Amino acid sequence: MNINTSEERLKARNIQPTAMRLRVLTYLVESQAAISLSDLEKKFSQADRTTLFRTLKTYLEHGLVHQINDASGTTKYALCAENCTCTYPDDIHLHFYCSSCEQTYCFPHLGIPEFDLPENFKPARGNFVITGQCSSCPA
Amino acid sequence: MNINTSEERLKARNIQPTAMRLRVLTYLVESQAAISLSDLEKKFSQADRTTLFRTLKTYLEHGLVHQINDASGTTKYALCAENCTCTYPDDIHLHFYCSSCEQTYCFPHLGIPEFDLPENFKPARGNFVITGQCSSCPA
DNA sequence: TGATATTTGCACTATTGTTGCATGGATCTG
DNA sequence: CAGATCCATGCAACAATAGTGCAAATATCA
Repeated sequence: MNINTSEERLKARNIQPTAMRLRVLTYLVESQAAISLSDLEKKFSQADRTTLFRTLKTYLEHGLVHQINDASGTTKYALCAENCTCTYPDDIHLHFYCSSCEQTYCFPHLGIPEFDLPENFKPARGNFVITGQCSSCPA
Repeated sequence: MNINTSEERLKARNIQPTAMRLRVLTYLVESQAAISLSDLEKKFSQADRTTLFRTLKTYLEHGLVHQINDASGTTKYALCAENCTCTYPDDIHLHFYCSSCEQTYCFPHLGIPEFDLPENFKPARGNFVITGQCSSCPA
């Protein structure tokens, strides 16, 4: 199955495709970087903050996006791959946070190795971010 | 050189060892887990929030502690090793955030591999956290 | 169509992170 | 030791982020 439209993409995750949700999803698709709630607020200034907040929460709960906690301190969100379950180690990848332009990139091709955790530590999810300077920012 | 007392530990990082800073450092040494600003507030309720905030900031700037952004969303801090410079990849290690008890553990023995970043992405620091359930929390 | 469930918007509240300024104590210099 | 200077602390704000309760609007279902 190949998901072409945003509407199908939401339905596949059991999320009702409302107008607002479709627009937020389109924005996520278009964005190269992970976005924060305040990014959404700026983009959709006509919409209510709460709606955007809950849209992201819904996406998160249904596994449409994953959450990234970078050095900026504010939570960011990025689209998951089609069949992603956001579980460590298989579905987790590396992120890069540029401290100059404050963009957060997804590197889906850079997976995470399996760490040898101490006994009885049960992993479920992962948050892996390298901070530095991205290729668009001058040294 | 072996740093025995908290006072020597602060001086080695060029931090004036005031009474408050010594007490915060002692608390950090005693804590097994990484702590947040609000943890400090609870522990030192007589002190001003700002002082505690700036104490952590000073520690961070002088490389005495490193910053961890886990899935809790709030920034946490943990003591660095003696000669740590907090730079990726050498001085970065894995952390574990327990979503049940909300404790954040340092695993200094679990280092971070060097990732093959895209061209002109210059790494400086790293934030690596696995979320799950710790050995103290029942399944 | 009417009943029901879900989504959205508004009004708050809480928490975290942060700054400016005044005070007080430590340190330095003559 | 006196005076000047520097730094740490405390107080009072403020800003941004995160989250909740409720009522109105909208969609869905029988």
